[in-house]
Amino acid sequence: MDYAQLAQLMFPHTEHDVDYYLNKYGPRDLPEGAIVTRYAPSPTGFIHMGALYASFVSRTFAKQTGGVFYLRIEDTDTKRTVDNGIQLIIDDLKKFGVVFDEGPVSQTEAVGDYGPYIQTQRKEIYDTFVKHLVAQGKAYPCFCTPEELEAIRAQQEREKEPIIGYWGKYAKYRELDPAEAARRIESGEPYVVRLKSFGDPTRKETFRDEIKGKLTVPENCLDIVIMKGDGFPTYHFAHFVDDTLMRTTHVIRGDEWIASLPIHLQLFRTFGFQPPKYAHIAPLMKTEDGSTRKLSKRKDPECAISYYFEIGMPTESILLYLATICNSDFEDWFMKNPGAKIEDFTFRFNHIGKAGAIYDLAKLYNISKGFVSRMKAQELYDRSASFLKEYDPAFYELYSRDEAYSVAALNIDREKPKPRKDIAVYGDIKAQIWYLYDELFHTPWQDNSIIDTAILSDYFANVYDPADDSAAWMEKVKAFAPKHGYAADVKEYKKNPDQYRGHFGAICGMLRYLVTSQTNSPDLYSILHLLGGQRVLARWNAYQEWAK
RNA sequence: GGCCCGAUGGUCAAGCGGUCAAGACAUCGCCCUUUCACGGCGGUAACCCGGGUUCGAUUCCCGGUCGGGUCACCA
Repeated sequence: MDYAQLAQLMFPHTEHDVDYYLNKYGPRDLPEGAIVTRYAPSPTGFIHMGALYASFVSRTFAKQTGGVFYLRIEDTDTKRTVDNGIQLIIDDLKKFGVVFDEGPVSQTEAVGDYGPYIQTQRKEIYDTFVKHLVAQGKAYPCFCTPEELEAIRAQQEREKEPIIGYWGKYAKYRELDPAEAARRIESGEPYVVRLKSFGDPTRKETFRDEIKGKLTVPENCLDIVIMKGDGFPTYHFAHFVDDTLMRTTHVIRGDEWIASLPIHLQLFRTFGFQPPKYAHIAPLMKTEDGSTRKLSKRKDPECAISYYFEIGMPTESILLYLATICNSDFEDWFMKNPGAKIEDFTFRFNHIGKAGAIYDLAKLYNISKGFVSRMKAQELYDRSASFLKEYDPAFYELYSRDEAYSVAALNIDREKPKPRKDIAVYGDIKAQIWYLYDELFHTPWQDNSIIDTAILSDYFANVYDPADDSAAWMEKVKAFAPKHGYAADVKEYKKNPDQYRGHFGAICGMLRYLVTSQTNSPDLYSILHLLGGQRVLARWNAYQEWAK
């Protein structure tokens, strides 16, 4: 029995050979310099920030070069598969405008000519490639039990072997006679398939990473598992096969993969294929008690993108922040072109930071405030309404009862050259405008020293006219102020502070406190106007009752 | 522990042998202003350490320190 016969015994069902697939999935017809890349998650249904970041970067580079961005589902570890996981990932990413040119579009459907895009549906392809290797004696079945593997490791550690793992003289099934291997397989003994490594770890090879630049790594000498006991390929092998056949030009992934780069390079070399370009992204970090660590989906709630749905963060804000982390010159460009589309900025690999950036929520909020401030009131209303409907139904009732009123509330100090920037997330809205809803405004005052009842009594009896426009209202307040010892003019007051109890702003403060129970608010006139004379007077009466 | 990567103000970061070492967030002060916010102006604040190379190193090289990653039939 020779290797070819062994391969045939192991994979009797494959219909085609490697060349067949290479021809079937030929080179893509794309413009010069077009980047083909992918997002390749396990179908856990869960997306964390790091993954969103990587997919954002991938899509951005593909799109700005006229290339292709596709989705591939890496479900070879069946333990990680969640029901409906694919759908959840697609739907969540879509909310961020991350959409795919190819790949699954739902749990059961897909588009594109380079599929299937779900790894468990590609088994025959992997079989074909493994078979090819076995037939050439470049891969072999290994019958080691987990206990044996553990024993090897223990021995290596005892002997201070610099390289731990299944290699060289420790690779006990590497030279097993094909006939013996065949016998054990036929008798039903479980096995994995390992690559017969020809690497020499004392030799280093340098490699150019698109982000990290020059990387020096030792050759791989481990006989790594390429096909697991369940017949599915390992990540390494699936990456090699899929990215070859799907004609990926750039593999953009987390830099935790750098350590396995020697394996991947070796796989391509074994087949004589040109490896794709690699761009390894540093992880998002978090500081905690003075030390830094990778943002963790277990420890850090802000790591899960679902967190942002729950607080009502616009997805654009997150994208803007990720763009800022990705290429820091993006921020300068965006400040010069506020409201511009992210796609209009040209990102560069060599501007991506090599070290992991600390994920800064304060910065994210700042960016989000800027984004929300540029929104039209109606748009803010529409978007926040669907958020509130789900996360704050009680407030949503009031909010949606009179849409025009709520939009007007949101429009105070909005849609002007220098809009307010006090809303970062839709969850902030209630705290900003609650006092405009009578149902929420039950004698909320806490401090009876702010309002001078005599002054406001005079004001409401003799000055206040709900029909006044903004300028007239202001003029009347100013004219009224001196009657009670307040300056009608701020500069005048500052010149002679001793001659006044304060300036007319204090009277505005009283009115503000009356109608909002707060000492600060957006434009007072707008609030009074929106409330209307009747409700303002009602609050005045309620206040007097309360202050008794 | 072996191997790999990284290191500029509190944070994100420009820089790519000669700069008074940009900018943004945060912070502080002032101005504008009916309050707040916005905006404007200004302040505090940084090249991890030690050796080289060089007329000259934040920048290039070598050590060290610190930080991160990785050593699975998980991806």
